[in-house]
Amino acid sequence: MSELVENGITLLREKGLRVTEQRKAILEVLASADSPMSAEEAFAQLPSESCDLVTAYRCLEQFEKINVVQRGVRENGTKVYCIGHGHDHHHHLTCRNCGRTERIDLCMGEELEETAKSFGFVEIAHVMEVFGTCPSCV
Amino acid sequence: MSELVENGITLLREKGLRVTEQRKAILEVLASADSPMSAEEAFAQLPSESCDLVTAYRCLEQFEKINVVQRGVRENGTKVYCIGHGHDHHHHLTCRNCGRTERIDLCMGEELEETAKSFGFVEIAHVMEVFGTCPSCV
DNA sequence: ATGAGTGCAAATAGTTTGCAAGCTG
DNA sequence: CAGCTTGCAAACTATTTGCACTCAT
Repeated sequence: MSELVENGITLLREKGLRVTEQRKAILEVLASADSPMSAEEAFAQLPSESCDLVTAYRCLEQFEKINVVQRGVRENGTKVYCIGHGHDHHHHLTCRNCGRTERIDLCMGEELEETAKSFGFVEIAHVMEVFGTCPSCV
Repeated sequence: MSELVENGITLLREKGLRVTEQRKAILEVLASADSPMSAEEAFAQLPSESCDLVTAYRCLEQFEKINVVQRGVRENGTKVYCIGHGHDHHHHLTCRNCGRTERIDLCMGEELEETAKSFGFVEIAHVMEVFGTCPSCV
């Protein structure tokens, strides 16, 4: 079991959430993925019938609340999740044709936080996704 | 009629798209809004029955293609549009409770473009939305 | 007049909710 | 064994599509 999964499980325990087979399976899928995936995509990768699609949605929602996963949005509005958030905040560059994804470490989180706070806003979060057409799809 | 609307109309003509009452009405609504709005929200602001909701969706899609409007995504995935893009690229800070919106001029578009190009990607676009809880909603 | 644009109905995609039954701590 | 979780069905929200009709150019 990958370290990412173990960290996730630990966090679940710490937050008083239960560790079920379904949750472990979903964490495994996220851990082995190399790009953010939607609830449906994660579900599709699960060992046959590990759990219901609805459960996948519910688990991802919980995971996000306790920061086990980070949530993003695709160009079309679909929500996507990737494991390992925490101190590893980053973004993605996605090919709008084939879906190929590259990690981007650029982030202006601090500046945004500062600006938002100057407006009196708190609990700042941001979503950023970069899209383009990759070399193989041009 | 606001300048923003006139610009939009001009662009429609230039691109060979037709200028209809519905399109003008939608542009008017966008021009009078002070924050990005979804297709449904724009539709709700239209003078009673100016057009169908489907038409609003279709027009906004066209507007985006010719850059008359800029598209963003809400935290929940809803697509939102605001007029006046062009050389006026910017982002928004939105209160996740009351929807209050502030304009943010921070943007790392160039760095993103550069990074994306180093991966061989072209036609780079990005979506960024900042969320928080505003002073009145804390 | 001709094809872009529109309205209406219906289909989709993605996600959420209600409720009874099951499993974790 | 209490109540968090799950599964199944069904509701929902946001958006898209098919098709005949209309209107801008």
